Amino acid sequence: MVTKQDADLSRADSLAREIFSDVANKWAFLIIETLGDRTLRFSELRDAVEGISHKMLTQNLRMLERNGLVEREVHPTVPPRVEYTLTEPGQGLRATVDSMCGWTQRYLADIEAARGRFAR
Amino acid sequence: MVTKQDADLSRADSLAREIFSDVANKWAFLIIETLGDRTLRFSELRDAVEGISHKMLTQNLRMLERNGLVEREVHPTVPPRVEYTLTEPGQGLRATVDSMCGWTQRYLADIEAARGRFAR
DNA sequence: CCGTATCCCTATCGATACTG
DNA sequence: CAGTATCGATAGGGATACGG
Repeated sequence: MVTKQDADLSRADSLAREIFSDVANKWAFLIIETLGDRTLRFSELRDAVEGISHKMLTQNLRMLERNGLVEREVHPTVPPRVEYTLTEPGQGLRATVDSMCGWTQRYLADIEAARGRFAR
Repeated sequence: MVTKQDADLSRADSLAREIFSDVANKWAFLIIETLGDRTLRFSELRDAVEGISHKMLTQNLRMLERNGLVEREVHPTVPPRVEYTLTEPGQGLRATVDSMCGWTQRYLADIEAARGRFAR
Protein backbone atom coordinates (compact mmCIF):
# COMPACT_ATOMS: atom_id res chain seq x y z
CA MET A 1 0.00 0.00 0.00
CA VAL A 2 1.11 3.53 -0.73
CA THR A 3 0.61 5.74 2.29
CA LYS A 4 0.21 9.50 2.32
CA GLN A 5 3.69 9.75 3.84
CA ASP A 6 5.09 7.78 0.95
CA ALA A 7 3.44 10.09 -1.53
CA ASP A 8 4.77 13.15 0.28
CA LEU A 9 8.24 11.68 0.42
CA SER A 10 8.35 10.85 -3.24
CA ARG A 11 6.98 14.27 -4.10
CA ALA A 12 9.64 15.91 -1.94
CA ASP A 13 12.24 13.70 -3.55
CA SER A 14 11.26 14.55 -7.06
CA LEU A 15 11.14 18.24 -6.17
CA ALA A 16 14.58 18.00 -4.61
CA ARG A 17 15.81 16.25 -7.71
CA GLU A 18 14.34 18.98 -9.86
CA ILE A 19 16.01 21.71 -7.83
CA PHE A 20 19.26 19.80 -8.06
CA SER A 21 18.97 19.65 -11.81
CA ASP A 22 18.21 23.34 -12.05
CA VAL A 23 20.93 24.56 -9.79
CA ALA A 24 23.81 22.13 -10.21
CA ASN A 25 25.23 23.72 -13.32
CA LYS A 26 28.29 25.81 -13.81
CA TRP A 27 26.65 29.09 -14.79
CA ALA A 28 24.36 29.10 -11.78
CA PHE A 29 27.32 28.43 -9.52
CA LEU A 30 29.43 31.12 -11.12
CA ILE A 31 26.63 33.65 -10.89
CA ILE A 32 26.05 32.87 -7.23
CA GLU A 33 29.75 33.07 -6.48
CA THR A 34 30.03 36.36 -8.34
CA LEU A 35 27.07 37.93 -6.60
CA GLY A 36 28.28 36.96 -3.16
CA ASP A 37 26.81 39.50 -0.77
CA ARG A 38 26.84 42.28 -3.31
CA THR A 39 24.07 43.72 -5.41
CA LEU A 40 24.93 43.85 -9.08
CA ARG A 41 23.30 45.14 -12.21
CA PHE A 42 22.67 42.89 -15.16
CA SER A 43 25.54 44.39 -17.14
CA GLU A 44 27.91 44.23 -14.20
CA LEU A 45 27.14 40.56 -13.82
CA ARG A 46 27.67 39.94 -17.50
CA ASP A 47 31.06 41.58 -17.30
CA ALA A 48 32.01 39.87 -14.06
CA VAL A 49 31.06 36.33 -15.02
CA GLU A 50 33.74 35.54 -17.54
CA GLY A 51 32.52 34.08 -20.78
CA ILE A 52 28.80 34.11 -20.09
CA SER A 53 26.54 35.23 -22.89
CA HIS A 54 23.66 37.63 -22.58
CA LYS A 55 21.29 34.77 -23.15
CA MET A 56 22.74 32.38 -20.59
CA LEU A 57 22.80 35.12 -18.00
CA THR A 58 19.13 36.03 -18.41
CA GLN A 59 18.16 32.40 -18.58
CA ASN A 60 19.97 31.48 -15.40
CA LEU A 61 18.85 34.60 -13.58
CA ARG A 62 15.23 33.73 -14.37
CA MET A 63 15.80 30.22 -13.11
CA LEU A 64 17.40 31.49 -9.90
CA GLU A 65 14.61 34.00 -9.46
CA ARG A 66 11.97 31.35 -10.05
CA ASN A 67 13.47 29.27 -7.26
CA GLY A 68 13.71 32.30 -4.99
CA LEU A 69 17.50 32.37 -4.84
CA VAL A 70 17.97 35.85 -6.26
CA GLU A 71 15.86 38.93 -5.90
CA ARG A 72 15.32 41.06 -8.94
CA GLU A 73 14.81 44.77 -8.40
CA VAL A 74 13.74 46.95 -11.27
CA HIS A 75 14.32 50.69 -11.11
CA PRO A 76 11.91 52.27 -13.55
CA THR A 77 14.37 54.86 -14.76
CA VAL A 78 15.56 55.52 -18.23
CA PRO A 79 17.68 53.80 -19.14
CA PRO A 80 16.36 50.96 -16.98
CA ARG A 81 18.38 49.68 -14.09
CA VAL A 82 17.91 46.14 -12.86
CA GLU A 83 19.72 44.83 -9.83
CA TYR A 84 20.18 41.33 -8.54
CA THR A 85 20.86 40.21 -4.98
CA LEU A 86 21.05 36.81 -3.36
CA THR A 87 18.15 36.02 -1.05
CA GLU A 88 18.61 34.10 2.17
CA PRO A 89 18.22 30.71 0.45
CA GLY A 90 20.60 32.01 -2.18
CA GLN A 91 23.14 32.88 0.51
CA GLY A 92 22.69 29.40 1.86
CA LEU A 93 23.56 27.91 -1.47
CA ARG A 94 26.48 30.28 -1.68
CA ALA A 95 28.01 28.39 1.21
CA THR A 96 27.93 25.26 -0.92
CA VAL A 97 29.49 27.03 -3.86
CA ASP A 98 32.15 28.51 -1.60
CA SER A 99 32.96 25.04 -0.33
CA MET A 100 33.37 23.87 -3.89
CA CYS A 101 35.68 26.78 -4.65
CA GLY A 102 37.75 25.90 -1.61
CA TRP A 103 37.82 22.29 -2.72
CA THR A 104 39.01 23.30 -6.19
CA GLN A 105 41.88 25.33 -4.74
CA ARG A 106 42.81 22.62 -2.31
CA TYR A 107 43.00 19.80 -4.84
CA LEU A 108 44.06 21.72 -7.92
CA ALA A 109 47.50 20.15 -7.99
CA ASP A 110 46.17 16.63 -7.38
CA ILE A 111 43.66 16.98 -10.15
CA GLU A 112 46.22 18.29 -12.56
CA ALA A 113 48.46 15.36 -11.71
CA ALA A 114 45.59 12.92 -12.19
CA ARG A 115 44.94 14.38 -15.60
CA GLY A 116 48.53 13.92 -16.54
CA ARG A 117 48.41 10.27 -15.53
CA PHE A 118 45.16 9.71 -17.36
CA ALA A 119 46.61 10.94 -20.61
CA ARG A 120 48.59 7.72 -20.92
CA MET B 1 54.15 43.63 -17.81
CA VAL B 2 52.98 40.10 -17.36
CA THR B 3 54.95 38.37 -14.64
CA LYS B 4 55.47 34.65 -14.19
CA GLN B 5 53.15 34.79 -11.18
CA ASP B 6 50.46 36.35 -13.33
CA ALA B 7 50.82 33.61 -15.88
CA ASP B 8 50.64 30.95 -13.18
CA LEU B 9 47.60 32.57 -11.67
CA SER B 10 45.73 32.80 -14.91
CA ARG B 11 46.66 29.24 -15.75
CA ALA B 12 45.45 28.10 -12.33
CA ASP B 13 42.28 30.12 -12.86
CA SER B 14 41.52 28.62 -16.20
CA LEU B 15 42.23 25.14 -14.86
CA ALA B 16 39.95 25.82 -11.91
CA ARG B 17 37.30 27.02 -14.29
CA GLU B 18 37.69 23.91 -16.37
CA ILE B 19 37.32 21.65 -13.34
CA PHE B 20 34.28 23.64 -12.32
CA SER B 21 32.72 23.11 -15.72
CA ASP B 22 33.46 19.40 -15.61
CA VAL B 23 32.22 18.72 -12.16
CA ALA B 24 29.37 21.18 -11.57
CA ASN B 25 26.70 19.12 -13.26
CA LYS B 26 23.89 17.13 -11.84
CA TRP B 27 25.00 13.66 -12.89
CA ALA B 28 28.45 14.07 -11.41
CA PHE B 29 26.92 15.27 -8.16
CA LEU B 30 24.44 12.43 -8.04
CA ILE B 31 27.12 9.86 -8.73
CA ILE B 32 29.35 11.25 -6.01
CA GLU B 33 26.49 11.35 -3.55
CA THR B 34 25.51 7.80 -4.43
CA LEU B 35 29.02 6.45 -4.11
CA GLY B 36 29.56 8.04 -0.74
CA ASP B 37 32.12 5.92 1.06
CA ARG B 38 31.01 2.72 -0.62
CA THR B 39 32.49 0.80 -3.50
CA LEU B 40 29.96 0.07 -6.21
CA ARG B 41 29.93 -1.81 -9.46
CA PHE B 42 28.95 -0.15 -12.68
CA SER B 43 25.58 -1.86 -12.75
CA GLU B 44 24.91 -1.07 -9.12
CA LEU B 45 25.58 2.58 -9.80
CA ARG B 46 23.32 2.55 -12.80
CA ASP B 47 20.52 1.11 -10.72
CA ALA B 48 21.17 3.42 -7.77
CA VAL B 49 21.37 6.69 -9.67
CA GLU B 50 17.78 7.12 -10.69
CA GLY B 51 17.22 7.94 -14.32
CA ILE B 52 20.82 7.88 -15.50
CA SER B 53 21.50 6.20 -18.81
CA HIS B 54 24.28 3.78 -19.52
CA LYS B 55 25.93 6.40 -21.66
CA MET B 56 25.79 9.26 -19.17
CA LEU B 57 27.10 7.00 -16.45
CA THR B 58 30.16 5.89 -18.40
CA GLN B 59 30.77 9.39 -19.64
CA ASN B 60 30.68 10.91 -16.19
CA LEU B 61 32.67 8.10 -14.63
CA ARG B 62 35.41 8.67 -17.21
CA MET B 63 35.38 12.35 -16.47
CA LEU B 64 35.59 11.75 -12.73
CA GLU B 65 38.35 9.23 -13.25
CA ARG B 66 40.25 11.61 -15.49
CA ASN B 67 40.18 14.21 -12.73
CA GLY B 68 41.21 11.64 -10.15
CA LEU B 69 37.97 11.77 -8.18
CA VAL B 70 37.04 8.14 -8.56
CA GLU B 71 39.20 5.07 -8.72
CA ARG B 72 38.29 2.42 -11.22
CA GLU B 73 39.17 -1.16 -10.35
CA VAL B 74 38.83 -3.85 -12.96
CA HIS B 75 38.56 -7.48 -11.91
CA PRO B 76 39.59 -9.56 -14.89
CA THR B 77 36.99 -12.23 -14.28
CA VAL B 78 34.33 -13.45 -16.59
CA PRO B 79 31.93 -11.79 -16.63
CA PRO B 80 34.00 -8.69 -15.91
CA ARG B 81 33.55 -6.84 -12.68
CA VAL B 82 34.38 -3.15 -12.47
CA GLU B 83 34.20 -1.25 -9.22
CA TYR B 84 34.26 2.44 -8.49
CA THR B 85 35.33 4.20 -5.31
CA LEU B 86 35.79 7.85 -4.41
CA THR B 87 39.40 8.90 -3.97
CA GLU B 88 40.45 11.37 -1.33
CA PRO B 89 39.83 14.39 -3.58
CA GLY B 90 36.52 12.74 -4.46
CA GLN B 91 35.63 12.49 -0.79
CA GLY B 92 36.52 16.15 -0.46
CA LEU B 93 34.08 17.05 -3.16
CA ARG B 94 31.52 14.83 -1.53
CA ALA B 95 31.49 17.27 1.37
CA THR B 96 30.39 19.96 -1.06
CA VAL B 97 27.69 17.76 -2.51
CA ASP B 98 26.52 16.83 0.97
CA SER B 99 26.28 20.50 1.84
CA MET B 100 24.14 21.03 -1.24
CA CYS B 101 21.89 18.15 -0.25
CA GLY B 102 21.50 19.66 3.19
CA TRP B 103 20.73 23.01 1.63
CA THR B 104 18.07 21.46 -0.59
CA GLN B 105 16.34 19.85 2.39
CA ARG B 106 16.57 22.99 4.44
CA TYR B 107 15.05 25.30 1.87
CA LEU B 108 12.74 22.92 0.06
CA ALA B 109 9.61 24.62 1.38
CA ASP B 110 10.92 28.12 0.65
CA ILE B 111 11.79 27.17 -2.87
CA GLU B 112 8.45 25.57 -3.49
CA ALA B 113 6.76 28.71 -2.18
CA ALA B 114 8.94 30.90 -4.40
CA ARG B 115 7.94 28.83 -7.39
CA GLY B 116 4.31 29.28 -6.54
CA ARG B 117 4.75 33.04 -6.38
CA PHE B 118 6.70 33.14 -9.61
CA ALA B 119 3.91 31.41 -11.49
CA ARG B 120 1.87 34.60 -11.31
C1' DC C 1 29.07 -7.48 -17.21
C1' DC C 2 31.19 -3.57 -19.00
C1' DG C 3 32.52 -0.51 -22.63
C1' DT C 4 32.40 1.70 -27.05
C1' DA C 5 30.28 3.14 -31.25
C1' DT C 6 26.49 4.42 -34.06
C1' DC C 7 22.25 6.62 -35.27
C1' DC C 8 19.14 10.17 -34.57
C1' DC C 9 16.56 13.56 -32.30
C1' DT C 10 16.35 17.30 -29.23
C1' DA C 11 17.97 20.92 -26.26
C1' DT C 12 21.50 24.20 -25.74
C1' DC C 13 24.01 27.98 -26.94
C1' DG C 14 25.90 32.10 -29.39
C1' DA C 15 24.91 35.79 -32.56
C1' DT C 16 21.95 39.03 -34.11
C1' DA C 17 18.22 42.05 -34.30
C1' DC C 18 14.39 44.43 -32.36
C1' DT C 19 11.30 46.59 -28.38
C1' DG C 20 10.35 49.34 -24.16
C1' DC D 1 20.23 49.20 -20.38
C1' DA D 2 17.58 45.16 -20.03
C1' DG D 3 14.83 41.75 -22.11
C1' DT D 4 12.75 38.87 -25.70
C1' DA D 5 12.68 36.45 -30.09
C1' DT D 6 14.62 34.13 -33.87
C1' DC D 7 17.89 31.38 -36.35
C1' DG D 8 21.50 28.29 -37.39
C1' DA D 9 25.20 25.48 -35.55
C1' DT D 10 26.58 22.17 -32.33
C1' DA D 11 26.73 19.43 -28.39
C1' DG D 12 23.88 16.57 -25.28
C1' DG D 13 21.69 12.56 -24.54
C1' DG D 14 18.69 8.18 -25.40
C1' DA D 15 18.32 3.74 -27.82
C1' DT D 16 20.45 0.15 -29.81
C1' DA D 17 23.90 -3.06 -31.24
C1' DC D 18 28.09 -5.31 -30.93
C1' DG D 19 32.91 -6.47 -29.07
C1' DG D 20 35.95 -7.90 -25.17
